[in-house]
Amino acid sequence: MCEDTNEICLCPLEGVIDSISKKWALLIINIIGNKGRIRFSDLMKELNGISPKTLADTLKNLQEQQLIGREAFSEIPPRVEYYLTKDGEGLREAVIPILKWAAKRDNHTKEKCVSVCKRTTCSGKKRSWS
Amino acid sequence: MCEDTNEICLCPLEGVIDSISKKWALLIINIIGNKGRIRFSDLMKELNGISPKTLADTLKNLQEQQLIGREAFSEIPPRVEYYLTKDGEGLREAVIPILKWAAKRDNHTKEKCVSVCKRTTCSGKKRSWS
DNA sequence: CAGTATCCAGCGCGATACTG
DNA sequence: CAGTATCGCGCTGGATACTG
Repeated sequence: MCEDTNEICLCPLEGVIDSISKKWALLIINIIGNKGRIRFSDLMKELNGISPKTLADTLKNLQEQQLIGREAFSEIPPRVEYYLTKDGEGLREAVIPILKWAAKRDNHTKEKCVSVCKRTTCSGKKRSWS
Repeated sequence: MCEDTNEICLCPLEGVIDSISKKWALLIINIIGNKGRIRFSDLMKELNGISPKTLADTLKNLQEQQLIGREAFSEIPPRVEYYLTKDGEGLREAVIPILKWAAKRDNHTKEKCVSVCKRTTCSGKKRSWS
């Protein structure tokens, strides 16, 4: 980290903030990370309440930043799959400490998390951070 | 983390995003952390380009979230000092991995960081993340 | 010095309808 | 299915001037 000081420079962050500050970006990164590969419509379902425009915009953004990849299959009906790039995986991991911090701070109880998760990311049999 | 799954739930993040997504919030957290205690006008100088309104708004926000504290001295001219709370310190630490990730990703060279930092956070003798 | 008061521009984001 | 096209609102944050 720092050699002769305990100061931390946040200048790298100036660039990243734009990525992580978007309302859905981190959620999307994480969902894709959880699923490995996922289609547009499935993302829509997981992200309760997102509009197609917003999702499309965000995905495009994340692609430009090389955080996710896109593979389209020439079928009818069309199929497209999204996945994390190496960088995307890295981001996902780097976010975990903030998650832990936030969870701890909220006194995030199992109940709370479950109820929240039910309507968003973690519905179904598999849950985490409970 | 997760017990029987490698999935990561981001639901705690839904609440935190509001904090970390503000353009200046993280920078402010970090500067205060670096300095220990700092005054309004000095923050203005460190945060190159921020307007007094924006700074005041952000500080108020961070106080409400208990991330920073404020101490006012009844002097003339008035003096006010800001400092990190325990929670603020925690956030600062939790952000470091993202920093590392971002720095690495940018191929953040010593030169780059120095030049960027000169006009913002890390001016002067002490630098970090170079 | 440490803010407040105004005013205003830009963009993120949602809702809805439509298309290859 | 996987988006695009439109429209519009609210909030963030910048510029500037003023105050206890």
